[in-house]
Amino acid sequence: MVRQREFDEGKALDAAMRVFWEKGFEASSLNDLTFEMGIQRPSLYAAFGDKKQLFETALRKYTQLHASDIRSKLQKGKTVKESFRFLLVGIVEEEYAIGPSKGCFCINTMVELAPHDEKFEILTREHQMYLATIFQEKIEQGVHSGELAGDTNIKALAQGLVITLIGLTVMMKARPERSFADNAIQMALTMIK
Amino acid sequence: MVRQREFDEGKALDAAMRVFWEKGFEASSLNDLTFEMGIQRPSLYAAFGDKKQLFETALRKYTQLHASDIRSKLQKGKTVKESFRFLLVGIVEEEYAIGPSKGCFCINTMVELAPHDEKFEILTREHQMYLATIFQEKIEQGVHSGELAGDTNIKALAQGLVITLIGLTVMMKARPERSFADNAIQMALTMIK
DNA sequence: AGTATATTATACTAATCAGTATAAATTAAA
DNA sequence: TTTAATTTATACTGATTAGTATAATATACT
Repeated sequence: MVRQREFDEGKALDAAMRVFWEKGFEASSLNDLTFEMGIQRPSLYAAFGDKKQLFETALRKYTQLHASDIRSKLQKGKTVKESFRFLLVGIVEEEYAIGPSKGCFCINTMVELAPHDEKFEILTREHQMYLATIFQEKIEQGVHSGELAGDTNIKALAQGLVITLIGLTVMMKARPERSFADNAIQMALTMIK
Repeated sequence: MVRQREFDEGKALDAAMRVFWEKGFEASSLNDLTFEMGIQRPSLYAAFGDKKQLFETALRKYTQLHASDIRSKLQKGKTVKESFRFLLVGIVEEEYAIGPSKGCFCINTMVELAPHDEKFEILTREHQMYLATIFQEKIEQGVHSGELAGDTNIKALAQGLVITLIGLTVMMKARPERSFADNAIQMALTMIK
């Protein structure tokens, strides 16, 4: 055995993730990918398979990072309600920050590929359901601590908040006035009581 | 002057709208378009300009149809709350009906093009804002009739419901269990009181 | 009927696409 | 140092892309 791989597979995958995240599957060319990944075409195929396999690998990495990101962001509030407020406001502020927003790679994929490719329908659905369970755990904390009403429909509330998160993320791509996002968040938080 | 156009421009545009709606901008080829529109390539360019201009024309037509569709669907309930329930449940049921769902052409465009093309950022934002004003009018009816609380933040509620509509529409592309959608709708409707 | 004009259909362009064959370069083991 | 194995880089493939030039066709007006 000889000649170790010259490039860092993890970093190359991160670069591919960013390209697909920003441009989507169709609009990302192999030239875009190899350029950003800093590797040649045959190296890409040897390490990651074809374009769609690379996309899937990149998306799977994204969903893992995204889930843990959501998890940690939900720890930032003193109360459950405040935690969700921080999470949603954070989405909005990221989008108004410098540069064009990429939104959420998983949501982008739900729109572009899920309707035409069952594999991505399943992968994206399962990620959203996983986010719902993360939300659910947080809400349970609030119910047990007495912050939230004992008759709270925990699962329904979690799923409702996932829909809010998706809707807000997509709406931000059209860069609405700040008040639009703030109002929507304010109303969504009234679901928590 | 001579030789009238052989094809119906309106029907050709409808066909183009369906293609772009289903596949998005990048994944729709001129062969797809001319085939579905039933016209030849030069006829398309003569009548609608290039691919992007055709896309924009198709999207503008869609937003008009969509707005009036939403308007009429909001008339179906006895109360304001019931009207919004019907609207949201209708979205869900359309997606579970036969065939793969296309979702909303405008939302698809928000995800695919708005972040990279200011024209579509504006066009899609304005459509969502227009939907919010339609919602607002409906909510005002409820406040005036006494169905809804007098201190209802009408604009915020309307914008919150737009976010719910977007989130639900996108989530349906991943075909979640029916209960997911139903729960989310149930929670969203608690914003109306 | 003849002519001018607009719309068709065919066929082409140059560029780009995803994917691969080939060969040079590199390195660990013998 | 030689050999074998693996990854590089270059260059190519055939297909497809958006867009257009050309020529045939059809029609309203003179």
